[in-house]
Amino acid sequence: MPNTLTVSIQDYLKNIYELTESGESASTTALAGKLKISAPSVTGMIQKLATSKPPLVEYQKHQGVTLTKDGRKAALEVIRHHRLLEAWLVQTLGYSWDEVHEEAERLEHVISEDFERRIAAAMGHPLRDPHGELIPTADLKMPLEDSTPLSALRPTRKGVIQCVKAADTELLRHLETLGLVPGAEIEIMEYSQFDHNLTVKVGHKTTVLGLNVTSKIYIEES
Amino acid sequence: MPNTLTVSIQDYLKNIYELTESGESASTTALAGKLKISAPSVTGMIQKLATSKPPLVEYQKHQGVTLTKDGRKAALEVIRHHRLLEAWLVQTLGYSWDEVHEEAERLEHVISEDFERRIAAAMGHPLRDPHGELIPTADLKMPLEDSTPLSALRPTRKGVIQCVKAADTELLRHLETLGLVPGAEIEIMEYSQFDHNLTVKVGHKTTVLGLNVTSKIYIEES
DNA sequence: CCTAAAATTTAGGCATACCTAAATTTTGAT
DNA sequence: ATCAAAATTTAGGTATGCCTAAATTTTAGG
Repeated sequence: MPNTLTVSIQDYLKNIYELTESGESASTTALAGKLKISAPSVTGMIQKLATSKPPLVEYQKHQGVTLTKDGRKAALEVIRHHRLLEAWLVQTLGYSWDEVHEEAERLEHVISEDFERRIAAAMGHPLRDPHGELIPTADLKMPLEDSTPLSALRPTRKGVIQCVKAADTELLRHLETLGLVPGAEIEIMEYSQFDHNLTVKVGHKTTVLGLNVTSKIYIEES
Repeated sequence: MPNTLTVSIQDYLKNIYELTESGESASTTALAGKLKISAPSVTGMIQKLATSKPPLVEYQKHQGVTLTKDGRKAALEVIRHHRLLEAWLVQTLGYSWDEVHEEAERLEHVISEDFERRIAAAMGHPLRDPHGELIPTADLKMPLEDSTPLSALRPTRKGVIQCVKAADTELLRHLETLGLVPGAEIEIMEYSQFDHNLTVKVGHKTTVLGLNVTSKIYIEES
């Protein structure tokens, strides 16, 4: 086990985790898309990860990969770094939630465990990052997320936004102007079965949201 | 000009700057020593830096290198990052001055200009890092250092420690216990012409320091 | 001034992590 | 069930940045 994984490997593991977690299969093509590299490059790397000591992924030709226990630990370490950093950048340097992703993306690979501990302690060991996403614990377990995608809710349900799973700056800025941020109370007013649009009320604003948006907003029902 | 220099190149430029600044010549061997890589590797890289567009170093076979204007800018950018980071780690995360170097060494290569601006502003645009070393300005000029190496002073001279040019954890911890930190008032009590030891008084402590130490402590005379 | 030691460069290699083109395997539509 | 399209892998190549061994140049002591 290379005690210190390369930046590339960390990125692969993180992205495999994210794909797997969201229910998709971590296929060569999907990974290539997320990582913005060619499919053959991905094949090469996952072959390497599958045969490393210890193996970080389980891999059978043409069937995508899953993380081994070691691979998952490594992925959660990177994700913990990323989310703690996002929280830290927002809380101490006044970054807004749409600006933090890129910076955290680079820092996550180079901070020490000491740095991780210090920022976690300084923030009082936060459970979620600025987008409401759960932060893996110090012992690298991912807490259970009990919220529901907004897209799964129907009129008259109410709840509180727990989390917005998006990195796109434009979308995040847009959602913020609509008040669609973690902690906001939301009520589903209308549903269109044709385009899956939802009409929702936040504060005294009413907005129509498409599936692309509602599938990224997670609600704790009340 | 690769608008974004690799980590390796940034390290070369920074180390060339430091060697040149301290009066030594940036020879292949000296660089290899500082960077902890082999001499042939250094030769290869400086040839590359000398022929890049624009050239980052000036180089003539067997005669070491000097930085071009572009190379110096790039070096000062890295050094500004490093020193701002050291200050920030100490001020906001409670790092001690002997712990910050390694962390800053990795972070300096990945922070954005936005991050740089934010931490500089958050600290009120500090002039010096925790070791008292001058921080290059935002427009990448190095301020003039007017202090004198302690090793150049003789008995009865007094002054204030401006800066300690050392990265070694052990030494820094030792100096801290002796009160030999930036801002401390110091008086030279005795000089030994045989071993160049200086006996100095800080507070009510009196200490004998060898040339290895006195050459690293810089004093503003009073 | 001459030669041995030190410094430096050249030559040839290796690992990482990407790429494109071509071959192969899988999948899905009819 | 078949076959074309899609997905994936194989083959072969590139750039970076390091290495060791050997050749060359510089330097300093006698």
